Amino acid sequence: MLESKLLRGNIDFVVEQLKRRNFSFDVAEFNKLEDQRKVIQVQTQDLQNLRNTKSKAIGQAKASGENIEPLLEEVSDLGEKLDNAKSALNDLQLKIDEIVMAIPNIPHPSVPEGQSEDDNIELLKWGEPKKFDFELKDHVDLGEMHGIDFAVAAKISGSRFVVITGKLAKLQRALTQFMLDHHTEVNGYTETYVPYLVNADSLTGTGQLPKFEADLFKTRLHGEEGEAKALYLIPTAEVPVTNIVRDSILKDSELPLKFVAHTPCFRSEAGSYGRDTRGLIRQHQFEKVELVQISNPDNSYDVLEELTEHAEGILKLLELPYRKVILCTGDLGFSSAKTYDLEVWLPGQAAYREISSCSCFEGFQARRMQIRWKNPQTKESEFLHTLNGSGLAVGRTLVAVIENYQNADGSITIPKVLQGYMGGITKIK
RNA sequence: GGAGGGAUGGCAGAGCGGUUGAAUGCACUGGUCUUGAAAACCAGCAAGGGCUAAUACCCUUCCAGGGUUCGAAUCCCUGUCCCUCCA
Repeated sequence: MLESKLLRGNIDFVVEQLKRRNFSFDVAEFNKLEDQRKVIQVQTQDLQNLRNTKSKAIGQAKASGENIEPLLEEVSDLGEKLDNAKSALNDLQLKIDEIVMAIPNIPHPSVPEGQSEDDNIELLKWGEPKKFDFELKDHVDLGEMHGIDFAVAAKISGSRFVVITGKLAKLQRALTQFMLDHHTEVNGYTETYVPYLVNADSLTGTGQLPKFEADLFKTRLHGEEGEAKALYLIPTAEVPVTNIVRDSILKDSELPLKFVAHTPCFRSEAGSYGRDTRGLIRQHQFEKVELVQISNPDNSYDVLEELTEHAEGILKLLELPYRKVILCTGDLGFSSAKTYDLEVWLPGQAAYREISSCSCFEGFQARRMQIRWKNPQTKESEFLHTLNGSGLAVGRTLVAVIENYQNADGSITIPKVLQGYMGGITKIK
């Protein structure tokens, strides 16, 4: 949600900025609705004022024992007028909200112009992709040798699910543990356990609803009808974690809040038929360790750099080659003002693939969620900035480890930092 | 499964249907006092919105949504969450 001040006072700027990310909306219609809203809101409030004053007068008259009949006469048709005005205002407000909630965030000035992911700009490369002197396998072939089973998962659930058994299952757990330990012990995040089913308000807060419901798994309680009961499986821990502070006013001394959470993530992957059908890259259910920070608005872009480095730190410790990319305006997510993607080298695909996405949302989510702080300078309640990033996507990290650490005999070497989590073994044979 | 009790400002906690947006305490902010601090005393202190050059003023909000009423924190209904008891 953009600032209403901006929408009302500087709509041309908004339109121009949104054009950068290929989003256009009907300014004339919006302005028309806004103008109507003003008029009707003033009318409604005047009527409410009238009712309040009259009612008070009746109260006073009654207290002093006067006849209140004539006064009652005066307000006889007020109720109906007020109801009409209120419902007109309400209809208008719903229409305006619908438009406003569908407007994406404005890109930060430092975000490069572009149409699609092809226009994203590589900022740096770290590590050298390893040369293999034998015929490479991808994680699917290697995984089948060590306990990854897509066929069984298809029987249990369907496509885009997986069953992992044995050492690789443990390796995934080791990766998770390692990431959580590192972020809590070294980077100062607070480990957080959260619900995996969330209500519509939470998803509206972070921006997945109302626009992207098709990307989500929606549940309903057995025998229950109606939207109010619907819960959704989380597409990322960002949703429950950021919503921890929904509707709160934080103290300056509490900031920044730094949460790390490991959760499964559930995505319908509607619209991605045929993409990444092989392997673990694109699943309906996958594990992720998520970093979330709630920051003072003044230094949120420093926080974005820091948070991205925290994610990069995991890749470095795992000695996985990666590159850092800044998303162009056309590829930026709906709620984000600026996003860095980290892409890990996958020898099986001979390509860099996204393993972390780190974003600053500025006040976009905070306004939807009413996340505020008392600014000690202004003494006002002001919106905070929210940020998050994967630290990392565990399923994809497992893929990266399997492929980058493979040996000629099909065995997989355990990265040094994980050996302690794997009972000291150095290889999965 | 059934029966009760509760939800009020940052926190605790009052609140006969009528100047109650809400007593009081704590916390917080400013001031007096003090060499400084504490204590004491005085004052201030909810959020969102409208209108405005800005004050002023106005509207909304006492869990949520409906209802009764000229008027609802207060009465009624539904829901959510918390607590107690019974089977």
